[in-house]
Amino acid sequence: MNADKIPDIIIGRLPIYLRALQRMADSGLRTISSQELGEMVGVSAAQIRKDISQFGEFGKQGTGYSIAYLLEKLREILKVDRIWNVALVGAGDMGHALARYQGFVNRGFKVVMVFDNDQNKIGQHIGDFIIEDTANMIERIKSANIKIAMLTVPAPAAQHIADDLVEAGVKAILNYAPISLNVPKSVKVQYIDPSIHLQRMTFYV
Amino acid sequence: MNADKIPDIIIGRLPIYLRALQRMADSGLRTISSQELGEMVGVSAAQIRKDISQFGEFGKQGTGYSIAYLLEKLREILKVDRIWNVALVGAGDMGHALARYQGFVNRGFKVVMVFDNDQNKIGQHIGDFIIEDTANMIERIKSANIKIAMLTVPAPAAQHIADDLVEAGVKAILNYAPISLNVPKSVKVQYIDPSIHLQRMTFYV
DNA sequence: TAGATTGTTAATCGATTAACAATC
DNA sequence: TAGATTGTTAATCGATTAACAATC
Repeated sequence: MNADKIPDIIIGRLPIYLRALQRMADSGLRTISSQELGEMVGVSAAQIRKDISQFGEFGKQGTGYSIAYLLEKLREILKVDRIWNVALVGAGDMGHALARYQGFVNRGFKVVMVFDNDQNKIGQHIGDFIIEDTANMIERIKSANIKIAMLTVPAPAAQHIADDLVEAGVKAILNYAPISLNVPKSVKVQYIDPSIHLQRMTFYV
Repeated sequence: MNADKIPDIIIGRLPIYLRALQRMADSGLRTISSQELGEMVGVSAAQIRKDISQFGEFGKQGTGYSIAYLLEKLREILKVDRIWNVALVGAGDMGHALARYQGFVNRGFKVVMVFDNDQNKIGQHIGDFIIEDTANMIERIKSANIKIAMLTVPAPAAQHIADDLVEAGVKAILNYAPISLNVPKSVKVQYIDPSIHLQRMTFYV
């Protein structure tokens, strides 16, 4: 498998498959066919098979896929067969929710530091952390060798913080600020903006 | 323009354009070319023009697009030239953050009711609201004629609540629960799951 | 063995890009 | 008028689907 050749749109579906398989494993199931998995996540069986076959032959004719084995392989492919330390920037309501979110650790992530530039917040507790000063952010992220950050600052501050994150060596940013970020091609950004998601649906309502 | 003929992928980009234009209008700009808008949001100029031209001729050769006019048209197309009332189900950390979020109202949305099934939470305040019992949810949503809901309940409860929302007449669900929902084709779902978004990036890190 | 389901190929379908006449 | 930029066409590129031999 060559990372450069795998279409981004396929990589985007793998976490969905992974999540569904994780739930099935939890409920005690052992094997699943492309047909069944497809129905569960709303994708055609042919596409499931094509996507998975990019990375190897993980299924068995007549039987389908071993859930445990496919889980293991997908975790390897997506590199979530480990725990990634994550820095959180912005200790507002959304930052608080993410700092306390229980859904990261069994999916491969762990928030390990939280930053804000508000002097009233710095030093306060948030989840298990103490809010740190963004003034020290670059240094702290560099020395902890953190590659992933979540951004929950107001829009006007987001680009500047993103620049700092890039300088600190961060390679993946989950951006909650309602603005498109400008980063080098080597840095990935994913966007979460509830208004954007809602506006994608009102057209059809 | 015929809604049935517009590809979903184009509709998905319009809110991004809208958000960028809104920022530009706020900063006092008057006109913009497809080239400039494209650079801002990371899309080719040809695609910007093609996307917009699905809905009419809104630009001027030699000049580009009037920002105010394009804003107006995009809001019309996406039906966010009004305020949509939104129901929020699940008063956990994420529900609190969304109930207090300031970024909805100038984007076309307003949270107007919040539900939870926890007897300790029901009756308590959250933002400007009092948390209501999910037992009354279907009736309340129906009589308020609400078409949009946000779901921030734990995964095991999500499908059941989604069924209730559909029964109440909701046509668009923004789902924060980490699970794929099964709903009729006439109902739209958008998914926000931070772990999924992070897992789309680790492959490349 | 018979039935089921994969992995893969070829065909179809859809989206993006390049290019340019029209025109502001 | 000269320069700039749209809207649109045709060409290219990429993704999805259908179908089936291979095989568990």
